[in-house]
Amino acid sequence: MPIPKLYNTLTRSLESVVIRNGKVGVYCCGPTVYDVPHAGNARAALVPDILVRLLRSLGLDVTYVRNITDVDDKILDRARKSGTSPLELSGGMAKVYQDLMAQLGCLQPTVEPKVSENIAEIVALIGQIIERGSAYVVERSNGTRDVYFSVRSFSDYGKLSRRKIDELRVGARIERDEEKSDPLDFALWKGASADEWGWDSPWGRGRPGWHIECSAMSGRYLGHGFSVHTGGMDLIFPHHENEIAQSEAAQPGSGPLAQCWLHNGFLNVDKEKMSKSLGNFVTVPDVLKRNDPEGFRWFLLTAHYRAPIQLDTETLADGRVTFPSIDEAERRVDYLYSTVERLAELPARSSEQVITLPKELQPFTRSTTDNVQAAESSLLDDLNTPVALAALGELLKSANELCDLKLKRRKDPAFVRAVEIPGFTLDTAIRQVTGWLGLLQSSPAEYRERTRRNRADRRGLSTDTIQGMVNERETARRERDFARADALRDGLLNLGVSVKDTPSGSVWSIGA
RNA sequence: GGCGAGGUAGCCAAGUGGUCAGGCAUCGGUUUGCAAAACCGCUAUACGCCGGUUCGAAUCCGGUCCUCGCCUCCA
Repeated sequence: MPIPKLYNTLTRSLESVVIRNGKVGVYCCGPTVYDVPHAGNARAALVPDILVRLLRSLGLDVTYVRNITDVDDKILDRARKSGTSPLELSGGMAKVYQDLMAQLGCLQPTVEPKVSENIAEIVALIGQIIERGSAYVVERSNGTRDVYFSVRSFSDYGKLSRRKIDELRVGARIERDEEKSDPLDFALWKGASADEWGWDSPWGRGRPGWHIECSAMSGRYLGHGFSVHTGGMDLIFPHHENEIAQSEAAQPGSGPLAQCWLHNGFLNVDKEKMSKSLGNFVTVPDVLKRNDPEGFRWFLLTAHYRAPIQLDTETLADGRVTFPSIDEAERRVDYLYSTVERLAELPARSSEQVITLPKELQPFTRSTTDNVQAAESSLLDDLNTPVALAALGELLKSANELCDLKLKRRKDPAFVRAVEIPGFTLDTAIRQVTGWLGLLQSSPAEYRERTRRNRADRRGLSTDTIQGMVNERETARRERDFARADALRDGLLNLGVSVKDTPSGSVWSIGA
């Protein structure tokens, strides 16, 4: 069985995924749910999704954990401002996140743990770290107690981000906190007074610190030393560095927290990192207002996961913002669905038939196999989705070529029947590759309905009106009144609607 | 200052020590009532800059310029 190779941030090299008894654990650092997810959150969810699909297609038993951080100071602040309770806010945002990721075709994780439901595990882990001498309790002036992790007690600190403890003190802005014994130490537990949001613990009421939840939840659901831990590049330091310190300090001698650390690059908007202050912040709902979710997915797959991906925006005359590169990706998804639909029109395969393929059809089998292999080996090689998409493109081209060939030779019944053989092979191949990529998750009819409706809405058109004009044009064509038919078509084209005349009638579509 | 990513044809984007990435756009063709879609073909002497290694480098080495990110919450 081929084993996927991934770039491990910890060793800065390509390594085979570590499998234990046919099992693989994948932990994805999910979002802190204080707001709707942004475009970058989508990318971070998509990367492990591709990995999990690939691993499962190899027959491996994958436990996929994607956490929801629903306890955090940002959530508390937002809740205060909007007059709701923190868990009400984060619960709602978590649902939004889950719904949007599902729309983007991301697999449902095996487990989607929340911090608020893992407080006992977090408290137990903190206790273990204290016992090992790597954390200490500090009493604050208001009577509450914090627990801090002692960075200097963990000799491997900095191994993931390649930072040296002593260099961290220079230049960096480390908040002075008189209660910590070392400015580098970070909170495992933050004390809270009786009227504040919190849970009881051996150190009094409080809330978990930022990093401890991932250590507790990955430990609970995957155990120590699981296969792959994923997240955005910006989590390398301090989040993942601290996770490693906590988990490994809690269980000295039990090896690394995770075998492989996989980090995805940023999604930049107009060449810069998204940030609210720059005003280039793009949320997933912003994208889906304008593009089909599968188009967005295709777009995210056009760049290698570790490379930054550029999301360019264009502001229309009416002030609306569009994403030209996602539009382009969406046109490729149109092509995917229209090709699959065409392929379905080929003669149905009858299994008992044994036909010697005509010479013209022979190359199809070979190139189909080659392209499936190209797609698979590129994904096995550090999830190279752009190359896999190129291979998929070749398959789609072959499928159209085959359909064109059948059309050209339609008077030759033996040939038409023979077409079913490569047609079936191609259909299977396309489904296999799109399965790895999480594309083609609807039927062509569903996709057409969905995009027609959404694109019509976006342009302020009604599908009934369009259908009416198309019908009118068909009547004109039947009467061979081409001047009128063309005028109607031009009118539709001005609305952004293109009409395709086929033997079975006119089909219309709205451009992405 | 420390750590890191990247600079590839008009644009997006892979890859690699020695005939092809791929997509978009453009142009020509097949097809069509004309189109659209689809397919075929053409196109750019592509690899930031300067040196070096080599029979041969965009690919390896040295230097250099530029862009971006992390080091503080961030996917």
